[in-house]
Amino acid sequence: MTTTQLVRTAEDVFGWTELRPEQLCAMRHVLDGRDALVVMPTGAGKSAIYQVPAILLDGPTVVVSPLVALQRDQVAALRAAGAPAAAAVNSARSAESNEDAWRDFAAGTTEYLFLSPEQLANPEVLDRLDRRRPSLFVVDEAHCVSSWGHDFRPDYLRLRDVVERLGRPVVLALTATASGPVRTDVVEHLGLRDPAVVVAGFDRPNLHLAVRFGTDEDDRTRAVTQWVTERSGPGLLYVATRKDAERYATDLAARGVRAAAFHAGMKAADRKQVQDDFMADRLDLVAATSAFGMGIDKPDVRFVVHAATPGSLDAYYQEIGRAGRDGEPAEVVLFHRQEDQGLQRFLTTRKPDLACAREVAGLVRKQPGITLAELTDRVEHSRRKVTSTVNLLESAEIVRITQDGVRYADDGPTPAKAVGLVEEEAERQLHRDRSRVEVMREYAGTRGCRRRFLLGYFGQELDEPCGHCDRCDDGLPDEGSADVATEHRPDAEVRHEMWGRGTVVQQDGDKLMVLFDEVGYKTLSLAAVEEAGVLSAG
DNA sequence: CGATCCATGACTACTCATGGATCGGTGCGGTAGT
Repeated sequence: MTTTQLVRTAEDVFGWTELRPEQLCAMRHVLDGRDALVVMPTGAGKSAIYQVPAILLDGPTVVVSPLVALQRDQVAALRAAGAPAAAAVNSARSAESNEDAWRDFAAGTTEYLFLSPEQLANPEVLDRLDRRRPSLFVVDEAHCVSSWGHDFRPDYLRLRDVVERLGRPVVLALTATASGPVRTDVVEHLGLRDPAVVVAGFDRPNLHLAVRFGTDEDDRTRAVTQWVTERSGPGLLYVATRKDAERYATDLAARGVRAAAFHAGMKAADRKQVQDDFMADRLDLVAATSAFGMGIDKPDVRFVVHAATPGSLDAYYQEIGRAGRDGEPAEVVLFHRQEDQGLQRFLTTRKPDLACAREVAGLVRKQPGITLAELTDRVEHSRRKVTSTVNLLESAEIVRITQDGVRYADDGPTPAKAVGLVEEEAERQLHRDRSRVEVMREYAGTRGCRRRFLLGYFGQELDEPCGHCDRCDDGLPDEGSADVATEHRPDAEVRHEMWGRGTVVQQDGDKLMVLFDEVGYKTLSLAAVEEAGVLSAG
């Protein structure tokens, strides 16, 4: 299969006369039968990477997409482009139209089929897919594997089994944001084999980055309100709670800003209205929780303000990335308060259901090869609970999931002891999540260039301060990257007396950020590291 | 963990301080009821 064929198909079918080098590179890998992880900003043509090769490969393409609305948009876009047949199967459609879609799929006329991870948990769905042997398995918004799979939508962590079940088609994971650990998570949980990793530059030099510090909540609210009122938008205001979304929308509307709230507690019709109004410039501002954004591709968003600090730099980068997609200047401001950590700590607290874990472990031991569906029937818990319990048992290495169902690990402990191990594993996951909250605080508090910090976290080194953030505006002390010792370069392996093995993320002034396998992100004082010698080369 | 709400109590007629309880984000799918 040649590059010429790719280029010709892109032009003949979709009318694209030009493909970016990264797009072409990723497409080639897919055609060559190699798994790939592609990190590319929204609007840079991620979808093209599966849309074109899908046509050249025999067999249909399955696209896993987290939101029904996204599935709808993608199907509509493919139809509008006059591409081969595309369909989605989900709960928003009638049983009848889903059956129609399956009939077309079985007949071999469907090229692209869009499904949620939850659909893929249904054995019948898998049978239907398997009969047509898909050649390409695409996971869109693949960071969801990492951010949602561990608790919120556990079926994301079962996609690896789905891939096996379908006879291992080529797997292509697509996302707009992925720090090192998130990439590792995606690769591991999707079971990618020797994947090609294609990363398009994700620096957004037109975004001006700044952080403001509030003393108390009223103070911050006033500052945010004033800041927004002085701008004209279109802009986004991210908040932590639904109530805040409503409050800001009301307050700002009273001050003449065309503002509306957006959060998951609103009726679907109202949410759609707000989104449409924002896209059509009938709104200047949307005050939203994290519910707003996926699939939003508005080029002229002039600012993204956070009235509360999100739970991770990954989430933050995703949200600010919605500003200035047209390349024109845009402002990005985080109104930080130390107290935000309280909420984020709460939100990351998930207690594992140990009774459920014990019950499931017991059942698996008694009946090797039991399926997830059978487990769900046998216990008095929701499918979601059972799935996340199995996920936890798997990461604690108590059970294994194979094509022949769930099995107890060969030298696994007794179910009673397993509970303790599950608890420890949950604790480790909690530590990792919490350490990600800490990284946000480091970002807010950094004395160096913010862009350098941000990009450093995503594994991209910036040789010079960016000159386009509040720190640079204030006149940075010159702290070039030259004085970073080799053993503290990003990705260097280190070992800490207490925290064990870790990988250097980046040096920020006189501090060193390290990601430890067991305890997550930690920030160490360089002076202390050198004096006490707690850190050695790994 | 922190903000907020509400009941209670102190002390004095209106208000304020204190403490316990409660709440806080993201979506799928399927089902009940108009």
